[in-house]
Amino acid sequence: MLDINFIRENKEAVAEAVKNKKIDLNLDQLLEIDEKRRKIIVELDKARAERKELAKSAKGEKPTQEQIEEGKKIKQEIAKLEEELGSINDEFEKLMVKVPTVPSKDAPIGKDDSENVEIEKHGEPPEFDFQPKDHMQLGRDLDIIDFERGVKVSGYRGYYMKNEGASLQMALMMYALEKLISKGFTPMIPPTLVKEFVLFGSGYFAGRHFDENQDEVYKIATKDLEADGKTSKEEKFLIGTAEPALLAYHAGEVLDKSKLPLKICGFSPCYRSEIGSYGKDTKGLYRVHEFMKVEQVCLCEADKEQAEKLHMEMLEISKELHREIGLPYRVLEICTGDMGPGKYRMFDMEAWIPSRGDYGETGSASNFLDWQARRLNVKYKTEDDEKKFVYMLNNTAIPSPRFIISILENYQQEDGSVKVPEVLRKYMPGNAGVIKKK
RNA sequence: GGAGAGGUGCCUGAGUGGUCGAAAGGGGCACCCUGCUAAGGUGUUGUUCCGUUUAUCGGAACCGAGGGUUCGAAUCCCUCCCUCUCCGCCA
Repeated sequence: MLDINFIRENKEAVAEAVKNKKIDLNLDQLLEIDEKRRKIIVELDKARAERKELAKSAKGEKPTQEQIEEGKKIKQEIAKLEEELGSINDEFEKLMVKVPTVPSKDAPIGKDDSENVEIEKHGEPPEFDFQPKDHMQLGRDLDIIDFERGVKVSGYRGYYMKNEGASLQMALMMYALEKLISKGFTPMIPPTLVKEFVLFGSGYFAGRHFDENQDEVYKIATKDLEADGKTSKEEKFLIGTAEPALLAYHAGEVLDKSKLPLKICGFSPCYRSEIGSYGKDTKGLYRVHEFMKVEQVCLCEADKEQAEKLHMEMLEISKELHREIGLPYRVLEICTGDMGPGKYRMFDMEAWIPSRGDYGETGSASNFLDWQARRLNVKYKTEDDEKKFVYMLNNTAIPSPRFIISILENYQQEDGSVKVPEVLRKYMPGNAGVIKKK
């Protein structure tokens, strides 16, 4: 969400963002509706002032017949105007939530992911002098991932982690969490079952409300919802990442400037319905309905320079995690056409996955400026007592499945065993350095 | 799950149909007085939107959220959300 005044005053820049981000939005229509909206507000305020005046003149005594008649007339007019305003506000809102953040001048302009720019590459993909296995084979052979029973119990894309697989997953989470704590992040384990506004706030819904065509999100229905055919309880949703729950932590609050920037790292299970990706990455751990993740999030003052610095700082942490674990990686700068509407600038991390012969996404670092803070209404007070929306940023630290894929495949040995990256060993039972066949 | 109580400004808390954006106290801020500290006095103290302006003024909305009744609602009615107490159930 942007400020309508900003949109009015920076029409060209916003129009260009709409174009470069390929957003289906008619800006002129929005501005027209805005004008109508303001006209109605003026009329409505006037009518309400009249009502107030009349009510005041009646004071303690019984109102006269004329006053009642007059009041009824005003009442009707207010009702009419309120209805008009209501429907125009709906239209206004529908368009407003589509207005994108104007991307950074540094963000490459491009139509889709084919125009993302590789800006950094680190580490060499391993050369195997034997026939390497993919992570599914390794998982089965070492008895650390069970896909068949996962599907039996959970359905398509279900899986079990077991033995060192389970330990490795927890080790990754602990390692990421400790790393971030050492960098000054506050650890949190947020709720994963959240209200609608939480996901809207992060930008998950195109509108203010969940729409049935949503690709990613699980909606939770309770028994109460179906009683009498009317909704009696608020619906809940499962988060796809800790980000929305971490950002909504301060929703509706005015923060103390001295507390900024706020750096938070969250551990959470993540749920993704992946409805839009049937038939894509159907094998293995690459695309699953649930996994665990440690996420980084920052809230800072409305200052682009500071936000940019935090963005780079978080990206640097991601690189460090990849380097320390020993995964060859590359960093992509995401182009305007592949960037979400709310984003100012965005980078993807990708780790080398031998069985794909390619890099696969392991994280995403985004700067939203105040786009999310406006939706969540998170502000801070400046020195001169001015209230401003904070800037919000987020970045993955470690998602469990894709790191596990990359570790298993990159660290496999000729004898079928897998070495455990040095930094993870202290979190493995018995400091296990190798995962062997039982 | 059953029974009850309640959600008001930065905080405590009054307000059950009109004079209430809201008493009172506390806190904060400004000034005054008082020869330290302390105490006292006066004033001030929310958010959002719209218009005007460019920094002033005017108007509207907001007393958990949404809807309703009324000429008029913080106050009455309905639904929901949340908090607290007791009982039950589960861990």
